[in-house]
Parts: sequence; C-alpha cells; structure tokens
Amino acid sequence: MKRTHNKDDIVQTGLEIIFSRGFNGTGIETILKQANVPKGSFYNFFSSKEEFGLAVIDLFLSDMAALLKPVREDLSLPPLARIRKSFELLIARFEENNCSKGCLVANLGLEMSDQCEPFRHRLEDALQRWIDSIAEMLKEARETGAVRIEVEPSVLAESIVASFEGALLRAKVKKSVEPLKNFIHLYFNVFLA
Amino acid sequence: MKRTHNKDDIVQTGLEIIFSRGFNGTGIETILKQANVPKGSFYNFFSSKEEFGLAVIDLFLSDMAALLKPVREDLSLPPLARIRKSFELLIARFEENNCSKGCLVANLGLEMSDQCEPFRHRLEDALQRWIDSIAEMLKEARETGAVRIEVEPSVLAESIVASFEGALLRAKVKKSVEPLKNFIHLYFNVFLA
DNA sequence: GACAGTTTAGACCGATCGGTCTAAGGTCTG
DNA sequence: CAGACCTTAGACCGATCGGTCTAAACTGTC
Repeated sequence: MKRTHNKDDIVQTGLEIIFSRGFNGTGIETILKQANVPKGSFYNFFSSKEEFGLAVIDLFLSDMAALLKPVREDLSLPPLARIRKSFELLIARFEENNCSKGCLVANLGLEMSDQCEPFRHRLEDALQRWIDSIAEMLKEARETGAVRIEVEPSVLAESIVASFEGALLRAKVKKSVEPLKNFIHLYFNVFLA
Repeated sequence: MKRTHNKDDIVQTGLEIIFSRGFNGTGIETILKQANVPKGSFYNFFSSKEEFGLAVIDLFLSDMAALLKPVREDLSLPPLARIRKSFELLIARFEENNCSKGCLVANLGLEMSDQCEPFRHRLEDALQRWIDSIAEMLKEARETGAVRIEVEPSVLAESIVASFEGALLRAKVKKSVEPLKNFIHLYFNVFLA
C-alpha cells in the first residue's frame, strides 16, 4: 500500500497539541484524531509515545532554528543587536499566540526532566547549544567593545537564556508580555550597556 | 465515625507526588494508595481533582513562606543580604533533592496555565506576592544606598524572580546547581553591585 | 438504647490511557 | 496474473483515569 500518511504531519499535529496541553496531558488518540490518522499507522512510525515525544522536540527545535537563522546570520547587525532581535522575534511570536504555549523546551523541561531521562538529555542538549550560540555572539561583542562587563561570555549567555525563560514563564502565567519587555530593557539597556 | 483520615495528610502526599510527576502525570489513586486513604474519603474532602490541586499549591506556598520567614524577618541583615540569603536557602533545598522537583509554582505554571484558569490565577497571585516582597526589600536597599541602579524596584524584583526561575529550570534540566550559583553571583556581585 | 446524622470504604462507572494484533488492501517482482 | 511482501485500519487489550454511590460503621443526642 502506498504511504498515505505522513510521519511529519503527525509530528506537526503532535507539536501543536503537546505544546498546549503538555506531554502527559495529551493522549495519542487525540493527536491521531486531529491528524486524521488511524492508530495502526502511528505505531508503524514510532515505537512508543516517548519516541514520538522526542520527534516532537526535534521538530520544535528545527522550527526555532529556522525562525532565528536569518537574524543570527545577519552580519550587518552588531552581535549584541542580533541577540536582542532574536529574543524580540520569540517575544513577538509568543504575543501572537495570546501569551500562551511559550517555549516547548521549558514546558517539557519542567514537566518531564524528573520522569524521563531521554527527554532530559535532549532538552539539555538544546539549551546548551542555544547558550553556546549566544556566548559566541557575546564574545564577539566583547571584542568589539560593545560589552564591557567582566563576566565569562558562557556564564552571561546562560544567564540571559535563563532570564528569558523565566520571564516567559512569568508572562505565560500573567498572560502579559510585560515581563518579557522588561527582560529586554533590563539586559540590553541596563546590565549590558 | 471519627475522622480517621486527615485532609492535610492527603494534601501533603499529593504535594510530594505532583511535585515529581506533574499534575496530569499524577493519578488520584496513586496519591491515595501512598497516603493509605480510600477513595471515598478523598471526595469527602475535595469536590474534584482540580480543587485538590489548588490545595496542594496552597500547601506549597505556606511551606515556602515558613522556610523563608526567618530570613525575611532577620532585620540584622541588610535588605539585599536578606534577598540573597533567601534565594540561597531555596538553592540549598533544591540541591538536597538531587536537583529535582524545583519550584512547584513554575512546574504547574508551565504545565497548567493554558489548561486551567483557577490554577493560573492562584499561581499568578503567588508570583506577584513574591515579587512584591522582594520589591519592598529592594526599595529599602535603594534608600540605604546599597542599590544604585536606576530601575524601578518592582521591575527589578520581577527580573530577579524570573532569572531565578529560569536558572532553576536550567538547573533541573542540567541536573546541576551551577546555573543557580551563577545567578547568585551575577545578580548580587555584578548587576546590583 | 433508639434514632439521626455523618464519615468511611471500596466496589463500581464510563471514558480514556498506551499499546497490540490481524485481516484486508495495496505494491512490486517474476 | 501469481505470489511475496508490506502498510493500513481500527477493533481490541488490560490498566488506569476522574468521579459516583451505597451500605456499613461510627458518634452524638435524647
């Protein structure tokens, strides 16, 4: 039989639902119903819900990478402005979603890290790579004198990402982007200026 | 019949389990089994799992308040030191738990905010009160000249809490307290110094 | 000690969970 | 067109979900 169902479609639908309702809060049947895919097909593609979850994380990460790529590679912008703009892009997207969902890495990080090591590792890897990419730009910014603060770029990058994720949590619970605007202001106009 | 089961015991057990496995990841039966309480009793105390969840949040908040109260009221310490020490207390507790669990407000905030408004409101309220108490101390610190940074205390307090929660998320996923140590160092030795 | 009122215990409910299995449907090679 | 091979569809599995219900056990009042 010709493949009538696409693995990627299921993952895409799964991402949307898991993003809203969490991993434990989402049943496979719910996803399959929305994606119009019978259960038999699902287990042809994935050996378990866990494996499926990892695929959902990977899709989210590649979505994010695609969203941020143009900004990260825009060398007409100074490094610090690239960092700032990439966060502003994420904030805009969060606002488009009516201050819901947030960041899948954070959501699953808190929900699943204590329950499932494969999830934890995948998410840890994602965070570390994100931090590294910011540390790289920070290092560049320091060399050009744009950042004068006496802190290791890797430490500073970690703190920026943590502050953003924390502000995103706060924004999601408050249903307001204000904490995120404050994050941008504080880091880019005060702490790093 | 005399009351043989205590409402508070069930909530206590529920807190432990929900803290580890999340709200959707925890079944009522699991809690009741561990607390040695039959199901009938549960629904005498709580009208639904949701109401129970709110009681669990309240217990967590009063646990935290009790933990932090001595530090917050220790007027022998300057205000900034009180803030710092209260975070160090939370970090120590996180480390005792082998870098697991973290903060229930954050866990449920990300898991449940999009699913259940009563949860969101309760958590929003908790975060706001936490921020307010820090803003109060920050204001005091500014009046004594210990903090010279030109930022509204409420904005700064929000940022501190957000950064802590973000660092806690990172620490939980990384299974390391290092991001939390960096948070302390960065805020209290660099940004606010 | 009879009665009213309350709490307990856990069997039970339909729904849904993650996951399996098989018969039917389709493709490919000879 | 025959037969091997693979995918599909969804009925089905036992377990568990949140929640209900009732009969028994107990307490307090007269």
